Amino acid sequence: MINPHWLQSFRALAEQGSFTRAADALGLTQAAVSQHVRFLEDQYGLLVVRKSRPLELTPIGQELLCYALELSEADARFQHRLNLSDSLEGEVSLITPGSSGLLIYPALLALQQQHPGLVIRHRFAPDQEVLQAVLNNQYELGLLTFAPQDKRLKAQAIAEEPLELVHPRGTRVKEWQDLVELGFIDHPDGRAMADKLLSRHFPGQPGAATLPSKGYSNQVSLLLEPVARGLGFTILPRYARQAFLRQDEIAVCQCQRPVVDTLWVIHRAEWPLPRRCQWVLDTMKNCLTH
Amino acid sequence: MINPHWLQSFRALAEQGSFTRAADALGLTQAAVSQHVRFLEDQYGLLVVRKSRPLELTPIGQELLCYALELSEADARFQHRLNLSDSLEGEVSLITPGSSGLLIYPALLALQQQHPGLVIRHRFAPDQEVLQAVLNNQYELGLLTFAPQDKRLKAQAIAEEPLELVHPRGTRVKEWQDLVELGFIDHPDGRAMADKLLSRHFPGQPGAATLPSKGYSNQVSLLLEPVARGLGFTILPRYARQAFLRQDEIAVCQCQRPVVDTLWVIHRAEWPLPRRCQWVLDTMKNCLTH
DNA sequence: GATTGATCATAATGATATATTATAAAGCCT
DNA sequence: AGGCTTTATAATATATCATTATGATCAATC
Repeated sequence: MINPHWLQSFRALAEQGSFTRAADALGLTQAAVSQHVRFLEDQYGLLVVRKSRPLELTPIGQELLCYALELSEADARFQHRLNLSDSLEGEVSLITPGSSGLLIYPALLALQQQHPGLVIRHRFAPDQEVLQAVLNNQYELGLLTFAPQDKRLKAQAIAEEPLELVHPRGTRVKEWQDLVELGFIDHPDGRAMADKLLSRHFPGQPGAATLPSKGYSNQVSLLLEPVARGLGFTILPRYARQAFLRQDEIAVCQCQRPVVDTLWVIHRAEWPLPRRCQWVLDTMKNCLTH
Repeated sequence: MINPHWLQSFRALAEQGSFTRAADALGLTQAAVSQHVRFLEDQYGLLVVRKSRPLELTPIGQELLCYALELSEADARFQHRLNLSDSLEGEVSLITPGSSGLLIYPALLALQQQHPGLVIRHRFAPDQEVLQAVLNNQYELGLLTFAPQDKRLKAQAIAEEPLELVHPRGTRVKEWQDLVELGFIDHPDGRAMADKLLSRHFPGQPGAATLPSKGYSNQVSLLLEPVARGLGFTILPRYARQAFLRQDEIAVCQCQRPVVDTLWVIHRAEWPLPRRCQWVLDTMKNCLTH
């Protein structure tokens, strides 16, 4: 790669049309500019015709100038991207489980409306995928229902989501047998949530894995549809249940001690978050705790 | 602009995934690479996560790598253009008077057919415009009917073109009065050529400026049309006259001593011609002298 | 056609930046 | 914990760069 000092001197020379003025413009001595240009000419051949005034570039000189301009454009682009990463403008990428995702979704939209320069890329995915995506740098922020062990991740609890057993209105879920008869409407994090809640309520019974499956969806918003139609029960966070429209067709099992999942925001620990990410994180925190 | 040594080290680091191997790849010591990356990090913040192996780039590190790649692309383009200017591929620009232009035109086309990579940009224009265009770097090569004075131009004679007085078949041009009655069909270099030839043949008479004009065209190939139709006489190089189809409708005044214009190739003197230009020039020379 | 003023080139020197060696620290594996 | 590999740091030698001083060239002017 060409010595940037020399190139800068050459550019100034081309722009100012004189060694002396180029030197002044750069805060160098004329001798320095003269040397720089000579070094370049040693390598590429004659660049500048000195006889004519204002100075004239040879064809090779023009190519070199063109190259120099390309470089400073690339430079400007880089600088711009740097500034972006330190401003509230630009993209924030976020990956969350469906349930809590639904909860914060309106808040994020409001945020975007307030700051037109801000773009939020939001993907819904089960816990394991959230974990991987953040580790692989595909998403900057992630929401998890458990605290990750990985040292490369920084996690902070930002909310609690009570788990609920939802069954069709009119059915009863007192005994383990009731659940077996109803059947389980599964979702990506379904078995994990079921294990957590059911082990508390039906201590002696086998795990959720033994429950017959009556359906599956990775769209949380669609999950209560089969429940409302009496096809089975499911277990999901309260936030997800509250988002369902026809509350009168479902029922929530009133448990004695609530089972609460903690929600964690995660991001890569090794480098500081871009300012706009930190800001979105803070906003989410506020939104979920109040 | 970013120090290119540091950037190069960073690029090697990103590619090799290790300080030691990056250093080996660059022929430096590991300490040097370590320093370089630290300098960059002093300026831009953390670039590389050292804990994980292979090494991982932070988001800023990725931006920087992207920038580094842009630079080396620009570099490659520049190198390519340099090589082009020293090869037979690429564009040769040529500006010539109409008459001699017609003469060499077929030769140039043949040249292009032989070398598909060669592109010839050829413009027809009167002497003064040729001069200016070459001086302004708009064309690399020019043909002139006189030797230019300008020191910025290098000129070499490559051919002679005899001037001819062409009049309609059946008319006679013995006396000055005959010319006045016929009238002059003018063209961009017409008056200059007329002065040259007529001052030889009609020494006592006033200059060509006093001849009545009967037409004008800057298309040399069209110039003899009005002459053939008896509208007047003209003065042009023999090459141009020979290209006319209906020779039986025109007549050439048989002069005792031929007036010969010398044709000069010109190009900027201050820098060496690109190789392909030199080659086209040599070809033209051959074509015009044989 | 010498003289003056302006511009650019060159050489020598001092200042700055860079690469290397040597060594310490950290991380990883058994 | 000990040995191995990898990275960081400090000190020193080297290379690069900018400056000053001076010489050369060219054009304008008297």
